[in-house]
Amino acid sequence: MAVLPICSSHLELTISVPGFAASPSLPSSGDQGGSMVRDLDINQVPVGEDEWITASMEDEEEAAAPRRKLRLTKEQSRLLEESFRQNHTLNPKQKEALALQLKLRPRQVEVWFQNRRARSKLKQTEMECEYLKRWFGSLTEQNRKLQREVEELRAMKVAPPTVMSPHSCEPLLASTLTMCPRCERVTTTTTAAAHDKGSTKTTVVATNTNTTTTAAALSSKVGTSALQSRPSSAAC
DNA sequence: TTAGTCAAGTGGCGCC
DNA sequence: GGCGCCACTTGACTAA
Repeated sequence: MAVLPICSSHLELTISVPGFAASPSLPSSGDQGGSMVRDLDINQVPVGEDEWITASMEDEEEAAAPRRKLRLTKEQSRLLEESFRQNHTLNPKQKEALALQLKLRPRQVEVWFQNRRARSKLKQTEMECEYLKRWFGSLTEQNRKLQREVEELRAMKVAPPTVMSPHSCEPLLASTLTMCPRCERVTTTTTAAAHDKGSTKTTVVATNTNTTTTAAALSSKVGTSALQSRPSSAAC
């Protein structure tokens, strides 16, 4: 088999040989004694310890040979990861240098970086998905709470509670529960007894089902509550 | 046997 | 038009 210069168009094949131990001698010596597995590129010819020259195959071999998978060594992976941490992309010079250092072809380094970027992106997407799931859960819970509150307020309309005036300690008039037709907010208005001169007016505003999610989402973002007391004079 | 991993192939797209 | 990148796919390999 002729030893040719590195060529990107040659067929790339590797063989994992169980029991093959790295040695300065030819790997095809077939050391079956140990349990070591070393990845061999059948296009590469060893010329010394950890020195491999890429070679081309005969045409008929190329056509018939099955595709073999290259397994990067731990050291190669470590160096590639280290390089990736520094920079997620490589310029041609960096690629060439790294390939030389790792005794790989530039194309293999390039492919590794492409796949590594894809893995990073996938991981990021998975994390974002998890975050959104949790957020959805929290919003659902807030929605449930607010709906309960709306139900309670509706119930108050049916059976108005007795509210004591903070001024006179006497019972106040019945509360009224109204729904604003424009913004569909439920409004409870408690009007003080006529004799209670400093008439107290309390308004509780709750959003309806449709707007709760958005309001809760926004409020959780900005750290405020969707359920708030506002002066009765504040129109919707 | 099967699901998961990963190097490598392929085609499309944008940039210069 | 060549190049680099990306999304998608393929196929070898491994571990459960």
